[in-house]
Amino acid sequence: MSSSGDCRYVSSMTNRFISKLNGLVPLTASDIAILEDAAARPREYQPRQDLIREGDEPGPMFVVLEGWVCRYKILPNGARQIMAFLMPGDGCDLHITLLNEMDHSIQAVTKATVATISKDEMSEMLATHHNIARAMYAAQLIDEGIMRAWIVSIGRRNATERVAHLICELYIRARSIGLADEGEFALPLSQAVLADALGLTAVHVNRILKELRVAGAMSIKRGSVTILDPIALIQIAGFDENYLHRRMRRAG
Amino acid sequence: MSSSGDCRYVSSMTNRFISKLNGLVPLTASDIAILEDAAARPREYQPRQDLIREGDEPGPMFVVLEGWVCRYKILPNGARQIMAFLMPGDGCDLHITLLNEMDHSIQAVTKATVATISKDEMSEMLATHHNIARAMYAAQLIDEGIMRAWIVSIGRRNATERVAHLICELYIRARSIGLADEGEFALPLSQAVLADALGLTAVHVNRILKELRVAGAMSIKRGSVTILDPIALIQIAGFDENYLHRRMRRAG
DNA sequence: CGATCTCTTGAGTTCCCTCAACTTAGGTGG
DNA sequence: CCACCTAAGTTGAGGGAACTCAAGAGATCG
Repeated sequence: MSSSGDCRYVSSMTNRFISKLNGLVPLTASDIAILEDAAARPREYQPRQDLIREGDEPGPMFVVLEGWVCRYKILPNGARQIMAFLMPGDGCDLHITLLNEMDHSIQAVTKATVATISKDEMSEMLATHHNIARAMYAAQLIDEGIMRAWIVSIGRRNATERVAHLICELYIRARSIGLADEGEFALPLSQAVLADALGLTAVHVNRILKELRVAGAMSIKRGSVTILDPIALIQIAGFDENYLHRRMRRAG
Repeated sequence: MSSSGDCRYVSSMTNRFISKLNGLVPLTASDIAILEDAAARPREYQPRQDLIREGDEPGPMFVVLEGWVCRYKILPNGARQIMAFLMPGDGCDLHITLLNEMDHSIQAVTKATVATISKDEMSEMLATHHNIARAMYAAQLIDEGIMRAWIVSIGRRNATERVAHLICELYIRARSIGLADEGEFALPLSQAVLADALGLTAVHVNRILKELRVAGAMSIKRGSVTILDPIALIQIAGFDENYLHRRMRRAG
């Protein structure tokens, strides 16, 4: 199907996904080979392009290789709420094909490269490669933890705390996949997108960002966040470093 | 281990769990037998008693047989946010033992009967009984859908819509496990608990409930909800019936 | 039958929203 | 390269939804 050149290309593009899984559960060469094979043939999406829409029949599992993607839902009144950000290496629900239809949409936030893993390949991998299965289940548990943290943030934190908390989360996630320098990382999200994720308005997000900048905690310019005072930011956010479960339990 | 009397008792208590799974994916007699066996030895919890606390090492999977249970988290400032309600038949995260420690607590809201399934029993069942695995994965996907719906509600609905939406969700869930009559069901949650789930204060929940009562949409008394005008309530909530995925996709 | 929890209602405050205008940045074509 | 266009960011003024504080009524239980 693909030349050896293609294979190397695919291999390099799937690195983030594989290395993320490998960080959760050590993978063998055979695991990595089957993963590289499964997540081949990536596709490009433009900003604001939907990967799949609410109401659609779920297809293959998505794996983000490059760029940012989000899950979102539009309410009858036109308001939008983003429920999750997917960064390079992140995948969507494992068993999604069990459901009849999508209850939300998934959209590229930036230009994004996304691979797909067919249902059959998934079943095969989960059944025969236990390390892959364990790693994917661990990744899914982490994603669920993030969702719960978002509920807590939106429900009980004020706007300042909420912004700070999201930035902390995204910084940790970016760093764990090698996309953050010390105290700085690329955040290609407009204030409107941040607002849709935080349950705020873009205007208010703008004011909060100014407040955090003036307070010397962090600043955003040109799609890049600089964390000026990590201690202060963590303090404002009430951020619990451990919630992203960066240390997995030993296999047993 | 247990007498036949015990077995029958257990069997009746696990009915809701098994019948819920059976509603998602048809189970064989053998599936049902192994489930009854695995979810034996239930334990009683008192209201406000924790099943497990944030920071604890995850143990076996919990399955609620009777009563209401919630996931929650307490913030540094003392505020509490409930992230999920578990009703009879609901279970906790399948692969939770992959994680090092709990990132939230789980607590009985009412007096509750809860069974546990050990890690080994779970692995065994998931590996050898594909119907059970499919049903449990479907249940988990539904729970994730509910979490996403909560993010949307808390993020983008006002208090009235939020209360109405939660009541719609809980009514559908109660009805699907046979715990709701036509337009009426038991809701053993104080206004403070509702507030903690909705990201509101108890005082405001009280005002909203009055508003909904006066509007003739629904009324709560003595732990029981009466839906007076379902159409109006659904309309206020902007409720999408399909989000609970009550129709699973056919096995393929 | 007092103690305690839950519910209810009022008054005042605050956080965030809405609306609106203006500035800045980035992209495109003449 | 400038002129234009559009999207994104910034700031102000005013309003409203939800919060806080407080006090009292009602229910539940030992």
